[in-house]
Amino acid sequence: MSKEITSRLQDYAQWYNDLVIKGGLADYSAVRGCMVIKPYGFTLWENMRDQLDRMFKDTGHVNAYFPLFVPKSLFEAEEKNAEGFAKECAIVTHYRLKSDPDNKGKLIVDPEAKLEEELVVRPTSEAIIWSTYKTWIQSYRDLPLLINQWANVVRWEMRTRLFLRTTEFLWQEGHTAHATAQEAIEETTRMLDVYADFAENWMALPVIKGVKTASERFAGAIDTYCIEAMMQDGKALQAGTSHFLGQNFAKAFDVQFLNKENKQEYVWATSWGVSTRLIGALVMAHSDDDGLIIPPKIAPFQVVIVPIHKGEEQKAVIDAKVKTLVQELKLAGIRVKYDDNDNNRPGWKFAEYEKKGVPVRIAIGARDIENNTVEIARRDTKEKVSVGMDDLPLRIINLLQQIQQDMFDKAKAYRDEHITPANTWDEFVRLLNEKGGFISAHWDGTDETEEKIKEQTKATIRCIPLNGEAEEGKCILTGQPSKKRVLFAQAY
RNA sequence: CGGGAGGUAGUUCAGCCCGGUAGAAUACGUGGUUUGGGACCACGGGGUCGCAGGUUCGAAUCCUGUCCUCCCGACCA
Repeated sequence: MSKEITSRLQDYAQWYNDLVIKGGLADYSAVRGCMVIKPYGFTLWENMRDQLDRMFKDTGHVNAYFPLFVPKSLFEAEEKNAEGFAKECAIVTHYRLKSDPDNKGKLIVDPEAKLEEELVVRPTSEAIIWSTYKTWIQSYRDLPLLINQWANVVRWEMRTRLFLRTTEFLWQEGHTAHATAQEAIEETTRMLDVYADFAENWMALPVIKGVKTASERFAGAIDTYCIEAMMQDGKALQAGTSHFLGQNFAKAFDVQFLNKENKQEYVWATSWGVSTRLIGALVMAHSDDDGLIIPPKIAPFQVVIVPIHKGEEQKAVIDAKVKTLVQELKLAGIRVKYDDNDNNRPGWKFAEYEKKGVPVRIAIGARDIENNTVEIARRDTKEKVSVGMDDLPLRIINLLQQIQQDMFDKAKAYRDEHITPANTWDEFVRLLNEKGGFISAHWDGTDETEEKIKEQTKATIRCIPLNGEAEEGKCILTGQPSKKRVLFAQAY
């Protein structure tokens, strides 16, 4: 048991905070609701970002960058979108400070420097991007337009949590324009598939693909598709969204193209995004009371090597051996760190790297040199084995793959155990209180019922699963007929 | 915005009630002994006690004001 980390059982929220802070991912900052992403956390993000970026490019997208600021008049053009985000916008009203005449050394906002038109700090970029697309799109030959941007956005949330909900966060947002609704819908689901692929195969995070109900839909979208993940406390977390925007933004920004028949048509749009929130999902899905557990494919370090030696002579022998090993491992494409820092003893390092979630630890001491072995320890299972040094890279590659797979299987088993059908209201309430997780239940399809259920249980409809089968049933609350089960859960 | 906790060394905190030379642990630096699960000894550097007023011979401590952060809830990715 770690000396520093609160156990999940004792205080789940504190456990999460401890992991983020003490695992070295991020720090609180001087700015309310904003965090500093530390190098270890940022390397993790870079690894995730780089892989997602490859996947976007493999599906035909290119990157661009649009401004941080959105003139208010553009922001309000798409009414629903503007309304949805209005109450969480930061707004720039002035462009200059000046010395405070009454308070030496202090600055005040210069009232002379008020902007003619306020600038909204983007909470999302549809407005600025679609105002630009208007000038880029004339003909069906300009379509599809498949653009992604990596950016920061600001949403002035009332309550923030490290990674899960910060005032400023990093994300990517894809914004595409298409000639037909069909194409746009295909794009929407294609990107949902990319997200699910990434979550499952890179983050070892099993997700459920689904579509949001009207009340949970992105402001300005026709349909919002999502991937939903399950955390260890039985609460759901939305890990990514892909929106079919119809012609809403094209109409708001008057983006038309000439089709093959020489007729003007509004273009069809999608947008899709994932954010640094994924890191929160990763932390909460996999880690334990000793610290983070990071899946090998995206771990900043996949392997850490710790030397154990008595005296400088032994150290020199170990150093020489490790130097070769590191070279071999790097050549095999493994991200490896050799920690020969003399300040800390091996035991301290073991605990430290467990806290940081490094998937594999290799310990090498005099005993190993003598026997031509190393000790390999897995972070996820804590298993330790002593193995021969020969073929180490291959062995490590296989082990990393195994860990990646085992982490996914474990998370999936947990997730699957926490999808429970409920057929009566009593059962529904009892499951939510006693077990948590996703509750699969019938719903009559109305906003009112959804809202009532939320008021009474705090559970919301996370999604209507895409793979759900048609089934006649009765709404859990109203008894009205329903044709398909939906997934309820309390969510982050 | 409501409720709670808090701001003193890099970090975690004690000291405040009852005013009188700013402390501990840990981290850091140097030297030495160590190293198979969070080592130890010696010496050393480091703090305008969140900020601004006030009371007082004297304020980290008492009073007033103010700023900020974290946690819980309502809002949300």
